[in-house]
Amino acid sequence: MKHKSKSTLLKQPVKPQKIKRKDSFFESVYDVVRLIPPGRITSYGAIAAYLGTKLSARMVGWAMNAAGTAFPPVPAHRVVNRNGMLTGKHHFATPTLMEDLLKSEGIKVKKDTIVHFEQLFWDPSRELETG
DNA sequence: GCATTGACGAAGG
DNA sequence: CCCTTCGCCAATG
Repeated sequence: MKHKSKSTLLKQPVKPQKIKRKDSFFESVYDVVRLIPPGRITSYGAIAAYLGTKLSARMVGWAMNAAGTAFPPVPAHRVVNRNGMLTGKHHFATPTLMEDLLKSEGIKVKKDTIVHFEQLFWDPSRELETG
């Protein structure tokens, strides 16, 4: 049971042929995002900081863009910007999907912004803190 | 190969 | 308090 090829086919973040690199950063981002519990949210910067590259928060956003092709699916709707705003909602299937998903998890959204953002904030550096 | 863009964020004016 | 600039790194033109 060592067919291995299957996972390779499923893990292409962006361009299947172009992605021949380690995809370590992208996979790391996906992994962290998948750890976000329902009803909680985090920010691009927090994920970047947890990965040790807090200055690369934009890359987290770019990784999210590629997350649409990742498997298993990444709950990208639980990632917002530092301001708690749903800046990525336009990248979902519908403009209201992100907000709707959040509301379905009990999160209140007002004017494209997370209500009680800091209260619901899920900091990987804190929640996944070792020791 | 350089310029522009981008689901960010911090700092400066 | 609002707007602009810079830094980061990858993709796209």
